[in-house]
Amino acid sequence: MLSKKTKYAIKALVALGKNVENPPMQIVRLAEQEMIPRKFLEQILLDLRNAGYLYSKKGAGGGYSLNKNAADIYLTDILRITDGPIAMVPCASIKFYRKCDECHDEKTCGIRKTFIDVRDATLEVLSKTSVADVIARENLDEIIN
Amino acid sequence: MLSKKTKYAIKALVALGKNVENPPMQIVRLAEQEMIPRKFLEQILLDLRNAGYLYSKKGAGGGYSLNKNAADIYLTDILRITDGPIAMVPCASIKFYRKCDECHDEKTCGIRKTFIDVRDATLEVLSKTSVADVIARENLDEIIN
DNA sequence: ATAAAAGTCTATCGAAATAGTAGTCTTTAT
DNA sequence: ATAAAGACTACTATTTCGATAGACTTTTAT
Repeated sequence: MLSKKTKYAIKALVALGKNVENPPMQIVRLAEQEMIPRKFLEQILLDLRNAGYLYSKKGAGGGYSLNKNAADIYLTDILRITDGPIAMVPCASIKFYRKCDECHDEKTCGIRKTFIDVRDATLEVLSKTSVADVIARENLDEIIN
Repeated sequence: MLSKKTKYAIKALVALGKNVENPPMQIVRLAEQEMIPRKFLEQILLDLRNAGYLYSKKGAGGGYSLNKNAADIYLTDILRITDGPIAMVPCASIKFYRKCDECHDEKTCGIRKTFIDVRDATLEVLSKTSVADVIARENLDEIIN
């Protein structure tokens, strides 16, 4: 399961992506609009900002806006910042590899091989879905319904 | 990430699957062989047994064995018993659906749609990989190496 | 009949991770 | 100068996870 932190992060980026016409957006507004606890959101935005995905401006009239094109922010990027590994076992992780404690022989481990396949299947989706894609899917539905 | 419980469950089933020639296998032996805390393993085996995947026999000479063919036990089955949902967000889960607290409109939620795709990609692997497949992959490597 | 070898079941505990809160500091616009 | 914002750090509460404990039941061997 995604942590709430990650879900909030995605929601925030999507909201900021929809708001590109009149930035910046204040934390308080974003928190209210997306039903995210304000102080918690504050920390999350900080992380995303420090990772280079958001631009922030202090003082009156300040707030947050995207620092990259929404089409260039992939869900994998976000997950790795807020949740860490995408793989389901540490020994199958690309960016957060760790040996499994109880593993006898990683080379022949059938579990590892299977979960590398799972990881790749997951990455196939997440590394090709950008914030812009998520927004597009929502707009698509508004037109259909 | 998989819980240790799930990883232990898979390991246990794989070990029991490799042991079909001379069952049953005692918890203590299984625990030692797979480096799993004995009392923790005990609970896990109980769950798998109550779900119908294992057969157990009490008393001297008793122990555990598979209650189904290893080819008929899929990783999805195991994960759902020990970890619950396979989807990364509750609203995308097939067997453990739950509405997301902060969600405004599930019908148009782009995050949900994306994570339904992720779920399907994951299921594509896990619902087609049985305990027998995991064992086969390990044996395959022993031959090659 | 009894002792030993197993699994069964339920309760509990401690540590770590997650979710959220509080408060002080800094920057900027007016 | 002041108000409106974000930056930063520390802390707290809650939940989940991993593990342990112990008393009970069934089965086999002698």
